[in-house]
Amino acid sequence: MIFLPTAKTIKCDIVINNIKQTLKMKTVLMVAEKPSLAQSLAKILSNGNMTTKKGSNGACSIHDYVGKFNGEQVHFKMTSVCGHVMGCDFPGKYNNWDKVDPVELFTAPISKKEANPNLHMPLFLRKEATNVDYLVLWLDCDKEGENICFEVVDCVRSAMNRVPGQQIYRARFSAITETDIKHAMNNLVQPNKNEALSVDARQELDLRIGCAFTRYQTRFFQGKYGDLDSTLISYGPCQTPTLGFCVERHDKIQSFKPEAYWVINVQVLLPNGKSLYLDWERVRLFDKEVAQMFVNRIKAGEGAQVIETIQKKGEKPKPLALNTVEMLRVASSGLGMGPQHTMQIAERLYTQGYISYPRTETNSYPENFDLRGTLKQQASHPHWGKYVTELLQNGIEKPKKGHDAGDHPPITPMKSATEGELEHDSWRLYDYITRHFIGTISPNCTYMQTTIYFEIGSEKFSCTGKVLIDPGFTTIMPWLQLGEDEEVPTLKKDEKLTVDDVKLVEKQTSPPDYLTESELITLMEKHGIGTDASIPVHINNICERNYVNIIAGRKLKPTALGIVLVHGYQKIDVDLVLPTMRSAVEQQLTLIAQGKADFHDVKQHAIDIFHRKFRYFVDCISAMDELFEMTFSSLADSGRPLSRCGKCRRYMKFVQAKPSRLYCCSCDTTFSLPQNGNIKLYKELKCPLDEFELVLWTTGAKGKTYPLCPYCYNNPPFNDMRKGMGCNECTHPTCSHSFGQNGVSECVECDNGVLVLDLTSGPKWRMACNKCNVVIHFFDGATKVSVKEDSCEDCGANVVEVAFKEGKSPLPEARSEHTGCVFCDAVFKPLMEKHHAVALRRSGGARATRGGRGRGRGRGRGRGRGKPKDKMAQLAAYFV
DNA sequence: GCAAGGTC
Repeated sequence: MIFLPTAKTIKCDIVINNIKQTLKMKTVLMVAEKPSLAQSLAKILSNGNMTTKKGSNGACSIHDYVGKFNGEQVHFKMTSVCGHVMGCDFPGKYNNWDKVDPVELFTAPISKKEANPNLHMPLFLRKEATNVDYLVLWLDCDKEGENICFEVVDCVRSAMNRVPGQQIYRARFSAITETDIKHAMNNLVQPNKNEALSVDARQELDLRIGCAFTRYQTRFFQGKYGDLDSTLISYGPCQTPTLGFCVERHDKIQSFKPEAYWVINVQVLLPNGKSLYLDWERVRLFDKEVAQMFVNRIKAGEGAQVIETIQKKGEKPKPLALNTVEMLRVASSGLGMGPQHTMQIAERLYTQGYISYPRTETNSYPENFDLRGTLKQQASHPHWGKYVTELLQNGIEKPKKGHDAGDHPPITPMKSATEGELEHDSWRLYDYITRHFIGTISPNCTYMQTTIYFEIGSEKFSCTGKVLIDPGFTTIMPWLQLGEDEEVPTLKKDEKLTVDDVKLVEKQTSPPDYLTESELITLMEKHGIGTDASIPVHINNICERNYVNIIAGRKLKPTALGIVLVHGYQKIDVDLVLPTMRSAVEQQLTLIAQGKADFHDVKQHAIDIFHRKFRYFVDCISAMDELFEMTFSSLADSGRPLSRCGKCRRYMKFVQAKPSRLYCCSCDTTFSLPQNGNIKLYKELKCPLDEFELVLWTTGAKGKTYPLCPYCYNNPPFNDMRKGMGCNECTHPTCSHSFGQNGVSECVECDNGVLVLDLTSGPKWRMACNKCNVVIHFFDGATKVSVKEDSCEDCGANVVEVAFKEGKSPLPEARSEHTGCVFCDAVFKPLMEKHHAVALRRSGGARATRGGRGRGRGRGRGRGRGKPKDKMAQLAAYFV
């Protein structure tokens, strides 16, 4: 999207440029980590006197104002990035799973690429940095932010003006408050290269380790089993320990052996004739004989004697201010909403201005936070307005002091909203966030707790009751209310009561339940697995990969696949699944950040360790495979016969479980298929190239359907054709579709061949011969190329139509469309380029290939020739 | 087609 300057922004630009010209003002570019922060910072630093315009990339804004910098009047431009500008990946050739051994990924080069190509962030930054004299980096003050600082510097440095002295500065702030931000502006420092490097190291490690293990185990297990039900058997330093937690609980449940224990139920008779149940001080015993002995003692005793009554005031404390992780926990356990879903909703509420920034670790309000103002906005709310008004009248309570991570203030409502104006789940989350906020500045809940202690035959018993004094915050957070008042009788010290009933009751210990999502979040946070922003992603990953299922009550139950994976790691190398592994690596990285260790040394050391671990894992994979064998069916035992193999002519099996594929048992070969659709046999037709029976792929929603050859789909017959490419109907480059619709002419290179337009080859359009492998490239960059029914009067070839975007056309006079013959047309000819052959056009002219093109042509001529040189040459034999 | 980390 391109944002055109409005009258206001143009006016503002003119004004600023005029001022700058008159005063020869210098310009300071300032960059924050996200657009929302750029706005907050600019508002504070300009004291509200700024003008705002949209950036050229459509995502970021630029806030302009005039102020003092290093004692001189300057023009400030505050803008932002959107998180990381760059990401890292392997160069293209390493991304071919067929050609690269995963172990190479530990030594393969790594290159930087744009994190989000749609945002054109480097271009945007360079543009904004042009003619700028100084740069001030306002990235978040953590290691990632420090890393982004250098990404920004790399983009802008060459575009900036050259002025003497220091040009690049870093602002260090710990809260988004006026005091802190202005202090940071007046005390600029330098970006910390070591912290940035520690992130570079982490990125590289995660990439190498994650990709190597994921590719290896995906290939290994998918090549053997037909019912894994997951397209990807991924491994990751965060997702795998996350799965580990879920399987650990599963193992506890499985290995749990119920144990019998005994409790003594005692009932005494009160003076008013009612009965009172007492709790035994020993709670329970695992030895029946000993428990029976106590029962006998109690029975032999002379009734129950009151030892003492203790009354004390109890408090249930109000909650801490809300941060992301706590919000995710409560949303999961209280609202039944998954973390990913919750974050999506929270982000929408934030962009609509209903709540503050939802990604924060901080659960303590900054000193100057306007608690009353925020509360006042809720004073006339239909659900809690009355409570809020009373709270404002009685005076708000001081909130509890939590942890200030220096990122963003806690999550609070920003304006009042009613149930009607929000969607169902948005309302439920807003309702919770607002009630939580009100709760944090409400009084604690107080109650009176009375405990009466008894002695019966030397055994001690008690009875406890709670009576509410002030519900405090639980009025607004009713799900945290105390239970019903439990009155206890008034009894005097030494008073004696008759023992009404003594029973020995046998019970059994019960197993723990599956981990709740909320408990998992707590465990991840405790072990430093992921961050507030990435925890939902990791949980989502292990669900999507079919390692765990979410069951009732948002509990995580591992699947057979999840269980064998974790047990397999435990057998081969337990480090691979231990949560401590991540923190151990983080510790090493911290040494880089602190400047105590060399970046290359630490990084290489960690890579070497995981390189060795990887090789050991590969050597020992049979140990994990033993578990897979016990749990899953081999490919040979999976699926149902569907279509015939072109090599052995036997039926191949269609394996439906993800990823669906065809498997030939006798050739022991797997053929992948397009996913997310239905596959059935296609009219028992055979591929002309390889005799494999064609299958028909149909997708549900739009009802798209096309036939394909299982062999050609996996082994593209053209040298430079990508896997899965071909005719847009059936992915087969020389199928009957192509002949019917896209045959252009007889081949210019060989006898009997037909040049076929490859409809998927745009924007580098090409034709290819279905026989001799000649490939003709033409019209680089055309938006559309199609074959018409008309034929050229000179040579008989079909007429081709081509279209270019306006301004991108290489056609004469920059026409955007042209129709003509690719062989005879003076316009087309210069735009063609041929591979694998010398002559552009066969002498004697080519004939048009009309109706039933190719099908009957060459019948008999191809037969009896010598052994075909390559696959393409086999066409003559099959086109009969 | 792969990781984890930012963010939209």
